[in-house]
Amino acid sequence: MAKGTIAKTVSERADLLPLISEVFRSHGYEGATLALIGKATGLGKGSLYHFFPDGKAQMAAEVLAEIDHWFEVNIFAALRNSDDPAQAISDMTACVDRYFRSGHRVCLVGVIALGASRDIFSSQVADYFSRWNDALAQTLRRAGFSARVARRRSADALLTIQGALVLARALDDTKVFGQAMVDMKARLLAK
Amino acid sequence: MAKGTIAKTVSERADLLPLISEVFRSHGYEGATLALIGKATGLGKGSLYHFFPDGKAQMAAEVLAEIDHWFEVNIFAALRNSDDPAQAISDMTACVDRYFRSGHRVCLVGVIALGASRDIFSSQVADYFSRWNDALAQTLRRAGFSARVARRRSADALLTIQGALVLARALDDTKVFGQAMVDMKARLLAK
DNA sequence: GACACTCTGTACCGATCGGTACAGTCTCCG
DNA sequence: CGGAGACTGTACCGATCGGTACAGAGTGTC
Repeated sequence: MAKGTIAKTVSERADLLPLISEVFRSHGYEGATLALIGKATGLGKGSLYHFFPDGKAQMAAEVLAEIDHWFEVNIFAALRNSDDPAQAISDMTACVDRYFRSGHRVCLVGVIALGASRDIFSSQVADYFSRWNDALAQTLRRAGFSARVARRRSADALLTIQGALVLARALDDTKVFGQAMVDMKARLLAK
Repeated sequence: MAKGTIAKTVSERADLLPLISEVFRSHGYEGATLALIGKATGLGKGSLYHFFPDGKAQMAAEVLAEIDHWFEVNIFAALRNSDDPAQAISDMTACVDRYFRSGHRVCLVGVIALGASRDIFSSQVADYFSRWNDALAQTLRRAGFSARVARRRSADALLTIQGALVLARALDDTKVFGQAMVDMKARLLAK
């Protein structure tokens, strides 16, 4: 370290991931530079590479894993375990709306899926969506729908969330997202 | 030019845009490097900057303008002029399916909307979606729906297309896109 | 107090970034 | 046939990219 500098307080790896996550979210994988990540975390490259020896790719992989874990705990599990399908779906909708801050925040998994970096993270991306899809379809089956209808409706819900995020950002109008969430919930349990 | 090299046949600006478009589509704005664009077009920087003196930003702006124009001519106009709403919507669906190659191809406007480059192109992005939204809502009004319902359904259709592209790519399953187009068409004219 | 180890910023690396300069070759028009 | 101007590749430019090396400072643990 250069003379006269003072070592900062020790950073917690767990505190880093959410900060790094936001950089990937708003700049994409290729647009998220180490300089940007350094600025967001307040850490130099030395510290960053101390925590993530494999660099940017490792950071992205761990951010994706953390997001996956958050959804597993807060959404997928509730979907699988609930014995009240209508309530579970209502809870999921509210949770998703909160997570994406009513459309102000973008889905990192979706962003990666659209970009060239999908090739690197394809299994993580596919896994996230298919586990969500399975859990939601399972809930719909419990609500009495056929396997076929359940899977069609759950895929429709997932794609509605992703599309609503794109359109809300494109039109700079978060009302689009809110309306889409209302419509989605209604469609999931219709008839 | 270096000695011994042979000047290529003159390139047409119009032939360039589709090639450049594909580079932006699959790498995003920040990921699309001049080297990639040069490789895709077979042109050196000299030629590229001859056609687009303002560089990468101009290329992206012109690609967006061309896409906008294509949709204007092939989709929006048909929506506005048709006197058979059901046929117009059916045509739109088929046209969209063809354009996005059943989900194999991604929407550049959507990709830009999600990325950091949205700030540069926000007006072009918003304009594209809101003109589509207006044209589709107009068709629905002609089909007898209230202004309120028409606008809600048209936004739903736009977001369904975008979401279906994201999910199809994430799951690497284009059946998701096809099913979404079927559902979208049915929802647009339901009841 | 001395050693081991973690965490830190920074100087530096080769490669590549977007962009400029320019000389050479083409085509067209007189 | 001779210049004008469009079009071309390439050598460069400074800046920044992701990544490495490393020495200094902090925090233990004997």
